[in-house]
Amino acid sequence: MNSPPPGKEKNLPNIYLELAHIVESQRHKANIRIMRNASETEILEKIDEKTIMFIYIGHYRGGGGGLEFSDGFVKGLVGKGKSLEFVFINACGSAMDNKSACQKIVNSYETPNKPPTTVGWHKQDLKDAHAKEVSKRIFSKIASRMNYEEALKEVIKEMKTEDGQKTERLKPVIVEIGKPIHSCEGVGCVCANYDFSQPVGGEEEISTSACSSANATPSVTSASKRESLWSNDTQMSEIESDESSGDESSGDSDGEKSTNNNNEQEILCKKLCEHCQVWCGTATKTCKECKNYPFPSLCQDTNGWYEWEERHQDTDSTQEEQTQGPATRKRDQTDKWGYEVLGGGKPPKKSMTKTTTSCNPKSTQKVKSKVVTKTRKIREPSCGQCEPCLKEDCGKCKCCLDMPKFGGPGKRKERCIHRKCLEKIEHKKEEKKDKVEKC
DNA sequence: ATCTCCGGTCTG
DNA sequence: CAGACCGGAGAT
Ligand SMILES: [Zn+2]
Ligand SMILES: [Zn+2]
Repeated sequence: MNSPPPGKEKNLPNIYLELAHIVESQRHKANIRIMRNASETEILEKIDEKTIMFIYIGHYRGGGGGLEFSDGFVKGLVGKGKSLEFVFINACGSAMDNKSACQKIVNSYETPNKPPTTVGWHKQDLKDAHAKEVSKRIFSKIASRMNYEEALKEVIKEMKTEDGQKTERLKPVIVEIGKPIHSCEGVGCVCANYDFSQPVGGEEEISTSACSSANATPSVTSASKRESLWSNDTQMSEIESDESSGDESSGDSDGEKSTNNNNEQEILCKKLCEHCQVWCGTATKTCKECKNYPFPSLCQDTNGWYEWEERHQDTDSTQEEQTQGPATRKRDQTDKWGYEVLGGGKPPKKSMTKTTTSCNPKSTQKVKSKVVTKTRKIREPSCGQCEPCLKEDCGKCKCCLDMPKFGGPGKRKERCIHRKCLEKIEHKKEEKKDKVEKC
């Protein structure tokens, strides 16, 4: 409750940085609404057919005002958010299994409707700093005009792979790949459920190297675990003023952007919350005049809602912009990437279809008729660290003997029974217990 | 492309 | 339910 008054903070808390990236990513596309510590009901009130993106940042279930992602909420989100293209539930365990938020959302789409690109986390004890880093990378790629899928895959690719299993668990989980589009109109809804009352610069803070340290604050930053996880150089936590790829042909005239391409694109937007009026500067840089970051620290009056709208001026004004419309602005009205209900089209990866009529998978004839789509459980890789995981194939057990490398027919396709991961077994047990408990 | 092996489904 | 089977995800 004792947050510094708006206008006082020099240090941008991480959560704001993350939000800043989100906003930046949509500069030419959606308008952004940011909600803070909202309940499911409050969020639903803000979701409508113009909502193309839903981002949740914070806890998932339990503690600290985390969202529950109750069935009702999910149903509402899917029902009201008819135009959703991208959903990112940036919360621990949000994409762990079929009961997790992401899967629930994806599974709530009935067949003719295609779920949005949906991403979350398998890992349950995710470090905030890591989640933010990933988020920032994703959105900065989106800002550089990648579509959602590309951005996600690109970020995942950037994570080192050498460390095998370990890194695997730190990757965001793409639960669904939706349409490869990026509308230029719509509203992105962002809900951050966080303890915003922490001192600025607090949180566990990613160690943002040099920057920001201006007026310090304790900000102890757990610098210890520096070992970067990212294959390409440093963490990017602080915002690069523009994208590495840089493209952004100079011709891209923006409203009133200053010509100096260096450091000078501040003041793109002045309007924000009409009550607190603190928004100024770009989303990622302090305002030249007041030295604030664009996100005000609090707004009691609007229940935490900030809106940034009317940014693209397609509606009127002399149109010059469609000359070389950016690649992202196509919306394919033929809608032809969608998958058929079992006809020619290929169903999207990650989802399997299941006939409701007699199940006879062996039979060649495809059963026409209604199908239910359902996401497959996310593959949980073995931990690679427990004792069995570290063993070699014994060469004697049923599974080993089945393996081609031991001269077997390869029918079982299973791991050596002496190498079954203990951690996974544990998880499985828990899952089972859960299920029993549930009913 | 090939290889490993997860996790869903079927069978007994 | 356990075990066999196997599509196919994910790593390489
Ligand atoms: Zn074995
Ligand atoms: Zn293991």
